[in-house]
Amino acid sequence: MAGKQDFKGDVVMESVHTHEHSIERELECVSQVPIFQRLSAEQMTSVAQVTRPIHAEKGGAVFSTGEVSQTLYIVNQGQVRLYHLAEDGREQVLRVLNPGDFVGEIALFTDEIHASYAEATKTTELCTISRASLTALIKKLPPLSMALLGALADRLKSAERQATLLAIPDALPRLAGYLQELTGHTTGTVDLPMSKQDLAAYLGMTPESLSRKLRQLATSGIIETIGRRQVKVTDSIKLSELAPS
Amino acid sequence: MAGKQDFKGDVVMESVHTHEHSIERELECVSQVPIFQRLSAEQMTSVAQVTRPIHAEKGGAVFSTGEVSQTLYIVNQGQVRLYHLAEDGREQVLRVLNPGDFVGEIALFTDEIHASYAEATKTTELCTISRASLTALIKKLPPLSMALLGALADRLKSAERQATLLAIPDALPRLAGYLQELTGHTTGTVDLPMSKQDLAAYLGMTPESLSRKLRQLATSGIIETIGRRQVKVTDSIKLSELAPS
DNA sequence: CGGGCTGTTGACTGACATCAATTATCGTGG
DNA sequence: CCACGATAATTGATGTCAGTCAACAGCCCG
Repeated sequence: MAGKQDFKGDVVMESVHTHEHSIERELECVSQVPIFQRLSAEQMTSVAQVTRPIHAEKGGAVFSTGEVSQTLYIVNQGQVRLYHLAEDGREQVLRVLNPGDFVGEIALFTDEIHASYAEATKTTELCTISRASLTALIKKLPPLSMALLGALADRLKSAERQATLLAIPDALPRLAGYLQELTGHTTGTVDLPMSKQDLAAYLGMTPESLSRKLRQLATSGIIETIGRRQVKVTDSIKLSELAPS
Repeated sequence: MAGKQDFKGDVVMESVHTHEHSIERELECVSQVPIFQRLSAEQMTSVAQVTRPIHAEKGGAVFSTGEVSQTLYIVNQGQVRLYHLAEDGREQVLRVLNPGDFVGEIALFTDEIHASYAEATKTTELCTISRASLTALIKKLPPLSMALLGALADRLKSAERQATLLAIPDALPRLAGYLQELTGHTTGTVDLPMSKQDLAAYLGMTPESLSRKLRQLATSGIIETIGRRQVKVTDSIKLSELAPS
């Protein structure tokens, strides 16, 4: 966890600077992001004008706990890991941001301090939009607010799903439920979105338990673990029997 | 869990009916709801015109699993309990809706089937808005989309907080964290939003464990339990020492 | 090729679930 | 308004699953 990314310096120049050539990079960023996908070319341009791209190297911090943020961060390329630091030093992974995912939406509506760290797990490109700019955009572009609402609703759904999973006291159905969701209830190979120790924390168990439970599923002929970051579900029926509801 | 509320029959008449007198009840409903609070009188009226009030008696169902919904439900008075039914018959409480809270936002953006039951825990008044009406409203009223986004962001925040709590393996800090949040980090008496057995499920433990942990907190002089549904926090400092981060 | 980090495996322990029985509380009807 | 019954909540005894500590193996990196 290196020192936090020093991109603040540039922010001073703000969005007064609207020459065409300087917009190029921003436009690329905007056009990649699902939230903006439905917008017309000119609408995208107006989004791009208030967008600011930032870059984070692997292991670099995008932001840290305690920072007040009025900024929406959207991942363009790479991956960002959001986590808490418990007082015992353990890291609780909240979420992993892949391209198209975003964070900071809460800060956009209620002044609040980041309660988590955001760290790039690989070289990452992000777009940022300030609160003021976003509220202005929403007023101008109704389709944008629909897209944002849809994205938030999706996030909410998955957060509630995670909470439901975590409420299960036994580790095996908890893991089964997670895998089920990950594979979309069918057989096939999927990449794990994070390392196994992070996944263990995410699922509310220790790395040791996760390892044992994965082994248990493997010896039952339900899954196969391929390499370090892939799992192949071979028997989705048995998996769903282990999973809740 | 009685038979589901039969309000579908009336829905046929839709929002073509716009006589002033029929709007009265709808307006009362709309004006109570925080999401609409910031709107002007005339904006509220246009909301009220697409709103449909429904009523549920204590124990009555607002909706059930499997129903396809394109409707947003907003609680005006009373209380609604959202829960899953696990295959072992136990009820997992997802959330409790108090006046101003709403549910159904996911269905508004992605066609989807209710995965939960909604049951009134007391005599309850709700407003409903159909998907079509809401999308139309959002286009017309930017402040509404801001309010909705804000409300969704709040919900998201609390869902993520619940997930973080549930990831804690030990029952005591989990309970402490919950109580802390419930009381707003100060001392004082609070009503539990649900029965203790529901609360136990919500916190991912058994009723027995919850009872024991509450007793432990009580004998440590941190809380007092009053009656069946109230807890008084007497030492918020000790409580926060037990709670995480 | 070597070092460190990630992941695995094993033995042990403790906390929570489970099962069973008792007590408290609330709502209801007499 | 009180007594009763039903349900909720508590308490106790016991078993078990998962956490802890420790050592080892495997992969990726330099």
